[in-house]
Amino acid sequence: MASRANLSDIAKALGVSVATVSNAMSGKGRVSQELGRTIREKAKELGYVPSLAGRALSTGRSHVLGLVLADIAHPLFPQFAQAIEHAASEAGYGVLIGDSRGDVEAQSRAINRLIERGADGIVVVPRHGTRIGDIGRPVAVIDSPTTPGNTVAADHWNGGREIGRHLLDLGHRSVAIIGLHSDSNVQNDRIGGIREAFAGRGETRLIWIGEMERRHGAGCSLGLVRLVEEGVTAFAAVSDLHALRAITELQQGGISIPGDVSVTGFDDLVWAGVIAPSLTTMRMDMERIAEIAIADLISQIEQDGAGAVPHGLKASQGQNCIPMELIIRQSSGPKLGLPASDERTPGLRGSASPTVDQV
Amino acid sequence: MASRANLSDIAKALGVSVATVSNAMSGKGRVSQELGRTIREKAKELGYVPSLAGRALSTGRSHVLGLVLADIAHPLFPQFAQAIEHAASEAGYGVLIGDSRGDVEAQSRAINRLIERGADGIVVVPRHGTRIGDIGRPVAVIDSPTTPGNTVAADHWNGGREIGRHLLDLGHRSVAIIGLHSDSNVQNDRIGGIREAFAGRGETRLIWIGEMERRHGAGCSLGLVRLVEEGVTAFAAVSDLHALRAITELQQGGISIPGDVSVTGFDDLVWAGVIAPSLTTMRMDMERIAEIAIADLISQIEQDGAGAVPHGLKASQGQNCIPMELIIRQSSGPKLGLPASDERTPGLRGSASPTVDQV
DNA sequence: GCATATTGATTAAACGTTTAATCTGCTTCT
DNA sequence: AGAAGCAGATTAAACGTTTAATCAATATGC
Repeated sequence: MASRANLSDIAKALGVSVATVSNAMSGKGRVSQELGRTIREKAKELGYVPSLAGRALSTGRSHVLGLVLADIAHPLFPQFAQAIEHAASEAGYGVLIGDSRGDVEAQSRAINRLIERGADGIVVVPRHGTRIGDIGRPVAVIDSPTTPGNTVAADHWNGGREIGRHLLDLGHRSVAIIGLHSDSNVQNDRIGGIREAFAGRGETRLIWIGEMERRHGAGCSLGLVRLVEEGVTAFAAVSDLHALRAITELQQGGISIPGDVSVTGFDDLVWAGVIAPSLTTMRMDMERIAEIAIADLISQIEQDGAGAVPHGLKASQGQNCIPMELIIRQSSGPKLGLPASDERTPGLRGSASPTVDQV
Repeated sequence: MASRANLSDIAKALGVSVATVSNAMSGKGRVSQELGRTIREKAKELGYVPSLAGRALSTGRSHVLGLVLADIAHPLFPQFAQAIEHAASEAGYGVLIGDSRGDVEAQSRAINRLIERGADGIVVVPRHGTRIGDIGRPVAVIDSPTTPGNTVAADHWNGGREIGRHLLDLGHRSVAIIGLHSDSNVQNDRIGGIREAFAGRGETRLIWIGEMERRHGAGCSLGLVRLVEEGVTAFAAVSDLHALRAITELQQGGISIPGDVSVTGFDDLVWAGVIAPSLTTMRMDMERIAEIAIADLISQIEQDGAGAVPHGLKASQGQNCIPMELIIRQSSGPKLGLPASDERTPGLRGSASPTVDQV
């Protein structure tokens, strides 16, 4: 097996020209049924695998996409990477990863590296507070639906609203929302949704972990026990990561979950189902998000040159806001002292069709 | 800006041949200092970026490596990906990701896809219980030092021993080790190390989560409170994931950590530092592991063809076992009822130089 | 002063694919 | 029967790089 068979090997073996073989394989030119079959058989026999490099050089398309996450170390990265890789692979594309190590300015460097490597397009999940400028090549941005230039994203706002409704449903009237950075579009959407649900029905207060840590050091106590004493009965974190922090801090403080207070998260990270109590959370439909992002990217790539569509206007406008799914587990329960199914907020149930894990 | 400048653009602009430009850029052939500088200046001026496709076609090297993790959704994946990407990028390589969705058989399919995509070599973190056969191209396997064919890995065994010593140091004499699958080399190494440390100094018992879940369903209680009643004072999980499960289950059961019992993990996952209590754990030196894996891979790639080194025997034999680092946080403390610094196991301290997080 | 290295450059082929343009027989129409 | 059309193939150029082989001119050795 001297390296790999190529088109000309097949051509030589059959006494035809390379062009004919190429046409037969791609089904593009004019080749007789008969000869076409013969060629494809021979190709399989010789174990022919097209050279991506040759094709790339000839067509100017590498059939490789770049994936840039602001911070590759983010616990959500695996889900993203898996979904994107799958969608891209289905479409015949490979996925090259780029890392910016959380650094704002390194983000664009990472993007550039990928472009220099020949990526036909880039999927970006930008760092909070940054925007992606024109990089001269197709981009799909996954941030939040309210972000200008966003391609596709989960409906974080509605997700927040469903979490809010879920807690209201359980009788909670005072919730503390836990966020990290106030410049994250995603977090602000989620928070906005929760607040909208609570508007006129209960009170919300807001905790920014980032700010607290700047004052009291990383890993500091969030003072949640104190909040419980002040009457807060539910904590809605904008990420499972913060929900986890809340749960452990509360448990350590002797507060029972969901007996005394409820805690909810966002994202359904891998461990959400196995902690005690397992975490009620809101899950993005990564598969669909990835599919749409990739589809958009590919349509941009293929139009490119011919269509001359201005990069600002996206093809698949409108269907870019993907519903989230409420996953009810053990960490959320009826407000303390509430009769089993009483005082529920009427008319709110039913908008979501939540998944309930068996325990 | 009509697409991108290439070698012949530069050549034309300067009235020299493409070959000379190529030589000047790569510093390989014979070019005068003078002309070399001129060419490089012109290249910069025109914003020249070499075409990887052209180069790949000519040299037969894509300068792309594949990264295959058994399960891309594993929480350790971000760390791996980040480290590998960094090391590869430093060496001038891009990283293509492949996913096998945890499926055993899909693992080899993923590897093949990457090879067909032209990856010059593959980094594999195999699924527990699988081995990587000869795939006809350079591979670096990151599993455990005791795995045959392994290229580089953390010293899981010694890591286990240090965890064991740490717990012994704190006065614990009865530890429950928590693992997931009994066919994981990594886990078995870690467990072996812990047991070695405890041999003759205390008793260990073993819990396989995988087995329990097969019997009682996913997310079931591990019955840890019961073990505490039986006299276990410390839990050593072989992954932070399981440590987290243990901590929350114990906390929910009203057991104080580290007051009543200690809990330790492995891997230092992102959230290990921010839960309450923060988690004492053992960290791999991903940077070094990645560096060595990449270096090994590249040396294989470059020897290939010339050296004709049998793929089984690795170049960098010996230095492939990277020490782990003990990170002492809040979740481990002296055994209940033990005077502050008494009854410590003598002669054990000092073998490790642990990092202690400030709180 | 003539053969020989050495330096600095050029030429040309090669990598594997795609694709527009061309060529050769055949069929079909008038 | 001659022109036109068409199916089925081939030719040849192009993509951008690398690299072995070659060549001209200058420096070195005796």
